[in-house]
Amino acid sequence: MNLEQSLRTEIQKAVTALFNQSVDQLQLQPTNIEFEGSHTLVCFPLTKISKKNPEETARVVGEYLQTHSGLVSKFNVVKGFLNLSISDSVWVKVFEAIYSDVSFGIAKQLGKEIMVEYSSPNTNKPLHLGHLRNNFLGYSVAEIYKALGYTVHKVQIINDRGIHICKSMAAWKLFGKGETPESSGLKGDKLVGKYYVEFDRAYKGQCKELEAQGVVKEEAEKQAPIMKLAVQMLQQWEQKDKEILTLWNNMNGWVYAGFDTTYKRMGVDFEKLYYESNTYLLGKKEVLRGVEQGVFFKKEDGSVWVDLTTEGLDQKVLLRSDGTSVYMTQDIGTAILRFRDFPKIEGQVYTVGNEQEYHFKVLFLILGKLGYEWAKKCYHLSYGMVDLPTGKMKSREGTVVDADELMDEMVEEAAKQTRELGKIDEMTEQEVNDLAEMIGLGALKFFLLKVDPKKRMMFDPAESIQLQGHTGPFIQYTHARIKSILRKAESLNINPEVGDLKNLKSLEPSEREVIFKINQYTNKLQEAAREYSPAIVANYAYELAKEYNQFYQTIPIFNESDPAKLKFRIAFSQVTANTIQRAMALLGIRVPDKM
RNA sequence: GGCUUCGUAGUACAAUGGAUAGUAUUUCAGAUUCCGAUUCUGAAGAUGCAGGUUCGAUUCCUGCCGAGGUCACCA
Repeated sequence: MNLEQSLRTEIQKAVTALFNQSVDQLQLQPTNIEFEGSHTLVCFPLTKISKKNPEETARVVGEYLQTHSGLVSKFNVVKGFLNLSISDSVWVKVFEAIYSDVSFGIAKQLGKEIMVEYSSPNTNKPLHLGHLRNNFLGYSVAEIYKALGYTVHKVQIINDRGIHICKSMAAWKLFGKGETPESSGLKGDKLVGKYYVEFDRAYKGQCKELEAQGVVKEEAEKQAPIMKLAVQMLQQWEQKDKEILTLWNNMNGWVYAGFDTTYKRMGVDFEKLYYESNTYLLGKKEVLRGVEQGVFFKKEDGSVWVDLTTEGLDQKVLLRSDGTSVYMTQDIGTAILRFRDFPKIEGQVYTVGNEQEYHFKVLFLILGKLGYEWAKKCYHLSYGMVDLPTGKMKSREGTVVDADELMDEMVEEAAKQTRELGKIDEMTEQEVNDLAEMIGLGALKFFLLKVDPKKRMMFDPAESIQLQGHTGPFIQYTHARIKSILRKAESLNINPEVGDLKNLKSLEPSEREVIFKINQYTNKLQEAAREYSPAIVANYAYELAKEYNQFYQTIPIFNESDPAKLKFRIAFSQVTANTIQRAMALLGIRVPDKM
């Protein structure tokens, strides 16, 4: 049963009966803690049809509901707010419905498909803190849609082409002495990153040298031998030079292997990878088609442009005068290719930082101009930067937080605290390690996901590894504690069944609160999907755990002599643990049975 | 400068136009013969400034102040 829905219907009936008019919008909200009741009807908007003041309106609606509705047991009026108490028997029914539904929170397949793109890093640098937010967000949004019954395709685009990878290649060729991940023991992405840095250093030195010889800056930047080598390599790559292609394949292969290790640890996955080197040609073709159809135009120098001034934007270049493609070109190709590969998807979600908002606005407009209806269903899941207490992350200042290192630190700290406080006596070394991994990554993911994606956020490493308070481990701990209760119940042969709930007559306030929360789960999921915001799920899981802890603290479960109550509390604890586990799984966070 | 996002306790985050603005952390004061104290209870502490719309504004509108982002034949 859907309590919310039923209550709305009853209120509608009351309003119609009392005021001879129906109302389409009812403002129903959770009751503030300081007042009695669980649901509150805001009565100010009703005064228009009730022709009474807000308080009087609330009073008559309340009285009507109390006598005519089986749902409402009590009410009180504060100013224009009608606070309703739902009878315990109704709460028990709500719980019963959830308890007997083995697939609670798991929607039926809708037959709808969407695509979620996330990660999509550059191949010349290792993953950092910003990528963590990206990956966790994209993964979580995909999981949330899955939970609502969508078929979700997780993909990413790999920028494997272009001058940036050639820079690493040039430096490796000059200074690498044949170094490989195997020979150096370095992760592939770290190794390639090292040579990217190496390139930068050598390049700067050469520029300085040239400038000292009297070459002007702009000229020096072009003349520097290592840059010339990189540019030459790019040209050779485009001419499909065999040696260059081999080197390119090798170095990219190292990066991918390194990334795979990191993805695995993050717990994220992809159904299909798209490579820029495979999509930019399609993009080019589409742009030329656009010229033929007159939606784009060519300038005298041969460059191709789109005019978006009527849309309030400006003109954007789509092909350079030499005919080569730009970033936008390949994004056009990639989008189209994806809809060809997965014709049933109704839209795509692009998980990309907010510095590219303008880019995506333009991209979607262009796709629309090319006649693709689905352009309207493309969404840029734009998220804010992650700042450090010291300010922005800047590679130049060496303040970039490496993803692998951060995960190591989090897990290490979790291991330390687990050894101090954990109930790990009976665990094997392997189990303790797995637990630390679960807690460390849980802390990290929760920290990054609890904030509204759209907002810029602060990441304080010292604070993030705190395992108390508004954190993932707090929720994990609550789950472990419930599991402990369930183990005890089992050992005492307390096995509740749905039928047992019939004998339950009344509830404690803290029990009502928890049922109220559990009952919100589906709504929260829908809200999270609509807003593309895992933060809603994260905060929900936290609130649920908090409510349960209050119950836990005030009610000693096994002291209960009434078997109906005892069985209910075990069932109720089971459902809470399951709901916590499900919600956390949507965030990519595992929860332990013991910790 | 144009466009755009954001300013909430010391700090970090919440709040479909609704009540005395929630939570965490910090500080202080409490709770364990009882199921796991990484827990719970209590206290202290905030909407940048000035207007407007509204019965009601953290939320919508305008201006100002402050902080980001973006405006490449870069990605």
